Amino acid sequence: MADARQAPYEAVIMNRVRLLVLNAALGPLDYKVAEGMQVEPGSVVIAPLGPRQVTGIVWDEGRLPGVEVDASKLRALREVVAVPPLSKALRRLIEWTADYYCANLVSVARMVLSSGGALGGPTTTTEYRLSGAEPQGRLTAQRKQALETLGGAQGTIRELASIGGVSDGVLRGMVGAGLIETVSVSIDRPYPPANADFHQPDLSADQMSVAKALVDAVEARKFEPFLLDGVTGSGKTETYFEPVAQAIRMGRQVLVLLPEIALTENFLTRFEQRFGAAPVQWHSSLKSTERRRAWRAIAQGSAQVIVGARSALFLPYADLGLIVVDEAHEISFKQDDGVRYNARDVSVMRAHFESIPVVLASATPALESLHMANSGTYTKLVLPSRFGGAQLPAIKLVDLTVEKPASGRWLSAPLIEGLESRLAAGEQSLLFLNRRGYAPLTLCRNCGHRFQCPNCSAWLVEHRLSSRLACHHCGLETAPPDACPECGEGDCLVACGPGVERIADEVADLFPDARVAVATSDTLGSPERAAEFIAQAEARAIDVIVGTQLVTKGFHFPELTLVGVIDADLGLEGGDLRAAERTYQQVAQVAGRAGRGAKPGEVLLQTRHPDAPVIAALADGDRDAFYAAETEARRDAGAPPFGRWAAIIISSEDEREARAAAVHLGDKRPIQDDLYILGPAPAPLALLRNRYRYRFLVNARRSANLQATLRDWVSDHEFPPGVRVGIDVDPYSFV
DNA sequence: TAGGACTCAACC
DNA sequence: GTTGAGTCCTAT
Repeated sequence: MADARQAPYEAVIMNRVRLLVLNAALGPLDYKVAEGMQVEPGSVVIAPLGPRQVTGIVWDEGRLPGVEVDASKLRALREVVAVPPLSKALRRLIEWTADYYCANLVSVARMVLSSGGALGGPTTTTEYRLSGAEPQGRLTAQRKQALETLGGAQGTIRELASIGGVSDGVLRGMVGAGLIETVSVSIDRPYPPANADFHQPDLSADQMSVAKALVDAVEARKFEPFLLDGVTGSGKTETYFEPVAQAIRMGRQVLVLLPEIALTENFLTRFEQRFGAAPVQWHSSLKSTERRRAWRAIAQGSAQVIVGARSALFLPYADLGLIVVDEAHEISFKQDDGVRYNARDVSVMRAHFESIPVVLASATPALESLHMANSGTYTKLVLPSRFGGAQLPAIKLVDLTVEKPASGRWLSAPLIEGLESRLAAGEQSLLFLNRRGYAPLTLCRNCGHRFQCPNCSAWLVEHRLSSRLACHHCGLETAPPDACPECGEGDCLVACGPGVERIADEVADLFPDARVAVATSDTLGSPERAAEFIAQAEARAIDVIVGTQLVTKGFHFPELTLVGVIDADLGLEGGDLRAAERTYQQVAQVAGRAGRGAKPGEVLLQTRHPDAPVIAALADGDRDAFYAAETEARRDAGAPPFGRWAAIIISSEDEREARAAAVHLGDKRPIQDDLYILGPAPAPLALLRNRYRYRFLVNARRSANLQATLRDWVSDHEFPPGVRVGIDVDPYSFV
């Protein structure tokens, strides 16, 4: 059947339809179509359900399971929602995602529509601006300031407050006094257009040849996956902007997926320089009116380039011409709650269904991606050198068993010397430690009591900047107690181990005049604060940045010449199957922050295992050796890309109920030659958010039909109401 | 005997 | 998921 989008004039007569009803427990239900109502597969409709109304999507005939209900029982659809029908490509993507990740079709379809009431809600929003009225009587200083600074600005109260440098209370008072007037604005007002030829970039020969291959692929309008493998600082972004420009010229849409949308200041700036306008942003912290505006512009085709976090992948693009996944190796593309999908892999499938090219860009590609490129499934494009002749930094190991930091300290002598010389030269340094807070464990010096989260099997992490003890798993926060809850001894808390705040303290202690900034999700949580941090760093108002994995991504500080990795071994603990790869990627990425300008960079890697293969490969700068060794390890373990993993998590608030359900499921495990099932065992995080968790790990050969087997196994059994069973295909988190 | 707490099946 | 019907029980 032809997609309605390609044949808009062909009337689709359907008098009976099967709906995907957006209620997780319901799924497919049949309805009749009222006389004169126009629906087609993909139409979003409102249907009566008992005494209620529900939203549903008209699905293709014969593609949803269910028994044929007698025509006399059918009720008529109530109305068709005024949004474009979901395209055939998107419907196939929804089906594929649900099937591959063993997820509920409805949950996947929800990700397309759940955009904060994109379907209904008001079509206008209220903005504010100066009314121009003469102030009556005496003006307060704040009101005077607002009148002087706001000029012709128009926006929400909060936006105006930040422009005017006054509180929103002042502005609300001015609304009451008639000094500020309200304006009703349509939320569907268009986004400023991106101009493909706004600024012609200056590309190297390597960049130009890569760009040409990608531009050609966009023009060809067919599916082609690319791995853009370019070292840190090689100018990947500028290179993939060329196919983006081509898609804009062709009037098609582009999706750029980024791992952390809150930290995309640098990307937005570069985008605006190249295209003369900001892209349309999509992420979870969009306000509901902005979300609705973006959703409609995307569905109706007026949004040209959309930059978003993984959830942007399921939006109903009217005419997608290209997908770019930047930093494609990042594990944050894997969603770990709800539908557990990997946006990197689903991107490739979306490109397949849309018949368009997809670019996975990374300096440290995932082994799976590299394998696909080497086997010819993906087209590999390489940017082997840094842009503008900058050199990759040298990586030196500091053996912590030899260069022991002082007791209660974590900086070794060589690292301290490195910091000292950078401070003397007026250059910047970056210290990397992937641990938020002050210390990962707090205990009582008197009785040894360890502060643990009551809801999770995890320590509470001390955060001194906010004076809180926090659980990083469930979000619980408490004030640190004055006395030990176990033995009652006062003032007895001891911090164990380092976090970034503690490292920052150590630096401040060693170099009292140094300007130290902590960069974590706690301190740079919002786009505004991230932008402020970047501005300060660029203005050289910061000497030493102490940060978590957040700082490994995308930052470009030309004056940064030293990177210190506090504990290169940290990621190797815990037995995660991707531990070595993740360590390699993190260190290589953070090392890539050094020496991006004219001055060469240096990287010091503190480690207790200088001979570990990952560490040695990093020190030698021998990426190929690392990938080769890791490939063999994966082959031996039957791990991806040679085999596949899945996890099944059984959880309940009742420990015995969870265990009983897990044991029962274990008794009925499928026996197959190409499937190995480990468990059930208590999950590494045996208690999470007050739920006890048991886990199976399933390792499958490529020949196994993993998903079908798992679905049959799990759906064969009735679980008590309090028990939740979740399947995680291709898991990244092994907790 | 009215009303609350609870279970359960249907919803097309 | 939500709803209404049905059941059982208790307070008057």
